[in-house]
Amino acid sequence: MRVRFAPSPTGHLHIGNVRTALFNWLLARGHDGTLILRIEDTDAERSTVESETTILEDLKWLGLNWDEGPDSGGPVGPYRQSERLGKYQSRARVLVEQGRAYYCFCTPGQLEAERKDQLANGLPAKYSGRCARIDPEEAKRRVQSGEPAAIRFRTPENREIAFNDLVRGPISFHTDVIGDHVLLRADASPAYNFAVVVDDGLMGVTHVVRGEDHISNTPRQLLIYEALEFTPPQFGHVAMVLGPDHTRLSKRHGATSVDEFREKGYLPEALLNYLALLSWSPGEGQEIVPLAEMAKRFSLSDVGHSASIFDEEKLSWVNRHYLKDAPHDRLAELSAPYLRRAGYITDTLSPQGMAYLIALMPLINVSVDRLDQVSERLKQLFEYSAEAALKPSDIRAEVEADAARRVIDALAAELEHAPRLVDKQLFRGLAERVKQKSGQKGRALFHPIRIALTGAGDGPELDLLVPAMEQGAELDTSSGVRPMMGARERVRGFVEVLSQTIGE
RNA sequence: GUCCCCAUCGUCCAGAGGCCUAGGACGUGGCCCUUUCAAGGCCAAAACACGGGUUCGAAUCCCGUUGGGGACGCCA
Repeated sequence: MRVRFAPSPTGHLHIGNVRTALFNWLLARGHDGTLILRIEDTDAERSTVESETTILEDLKWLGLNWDEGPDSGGPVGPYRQSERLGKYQSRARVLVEQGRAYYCFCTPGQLEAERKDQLANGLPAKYSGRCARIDPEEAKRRVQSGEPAAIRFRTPENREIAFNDLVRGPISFHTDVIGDHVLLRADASPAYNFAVVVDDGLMGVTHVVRGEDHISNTPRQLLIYEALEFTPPQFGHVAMVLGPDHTRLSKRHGATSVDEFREKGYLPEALLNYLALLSWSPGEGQEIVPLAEMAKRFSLSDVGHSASIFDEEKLSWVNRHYLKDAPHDRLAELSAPYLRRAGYITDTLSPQGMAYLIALMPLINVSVDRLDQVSERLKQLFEYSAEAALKPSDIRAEVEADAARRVIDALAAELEHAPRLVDKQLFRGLAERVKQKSGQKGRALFHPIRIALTGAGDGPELDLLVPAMEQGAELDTSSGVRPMMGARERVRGFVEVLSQTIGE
């Protein structure tokens, strides 16, 4: 089995294309097959090398590896269409000589006008076939005299072209609705339908898995396979991925390209797992299934026929699962850029700084959907000011009440001679003593403590947060972690500000 | 306009003639847990587009209607 993924380097890697890349990957990996990566850059206007580079990087980031491609090479290269022009040109010429194709001298303007006319008159929009009737000898003379000409395929009349689609079953078209399409443009570059056939044929591709939008290209391509005397591959067309408004997923729906999802803090395995779930199910009611396992279960005949809508909420849910299971050192590594952006860490972390970061991960990995939320979740650690904490009137009112004051005074007193509360037990022990001293319990006990320590009414569990701030306070500046206040300093300042203003 | 594809909860999937009083997941609502938020646990509301056939029996098969999507380019 030989399959391929063939992006054109005209922009970022779109999420819909990732899904077809994934299906090809699953198919190849599940059948001991070969995955080919081919760059379809025949449109010189829109193709860029940067775009090719980022597409390759995105695929690597996703973990969708290929066996033959423009970077790694292979037996049937080159793997960039722009480097295969001779192959298309020679074959197109043969087709002209055989009478299966002909030169077309029509101008773009002419064609455009005809098309509009046909559409307006309720006719199928297809090429009129004007140049098909030009005498081949005359056409040859005109071409030799330098007149620009494209080469068009002579679509056979009155035939039924049928194929058995691997995902949707039998599909057929009548050739009457297929126009004579361009094989080679006037500038001698190949048009899509021709280049694909020449390449897939020459590269020995056995299974073509692509988007539903190519379904009507299939009969044209089948005709070319026939003319070129190649054995056609099997085709499988997977349905589209749409936005919530049922239109093609595009920028106005939000993120659509791989790099945007990476930037938002989605894990590659989560993205792929979610994408596989669109129009396919691993079975047994399972949804979170690792890629390797999916490859074992994947089958094109199980892929759904109808378009699916991209739902970022469900993606988030999948991502959370993978975040939960990810090793803390990897999570710390991945979180670092976000924390850096927030100014919480510097460019270089010392080993101690890194160890601290890793120790912070239990605070975020079960409660965050995406990595771009970590700095917000950790904000209370790095940002604290007693003045700011006491600013909101509701907080102020709560904390000025007698019961709350008793809690805070007890807390301050205990903290003064307590060791750093570097672990859960130490904090609990201290909370217990504050409880006895103040006579408060439950929320009445913990809420004032939380406010005094973080300045906020909610946030991560104090059990985890307090040890984290205490450990952080002991770090020296060479660690690369922004200096933060420990519990004692926070409460001391808090009490000071509180008593300063209370008598006024 | 012509051709092609598609049609189960708001969304993603399960269902390949009787197992369906249509199952799971996301989301939504409620309850529980709890030192708050989140996470987690439990419960609930929520769908076979419509109309004809075929059959003892249809979400499942056939036809039509409607709706959605795609293609019709010297883009891919």
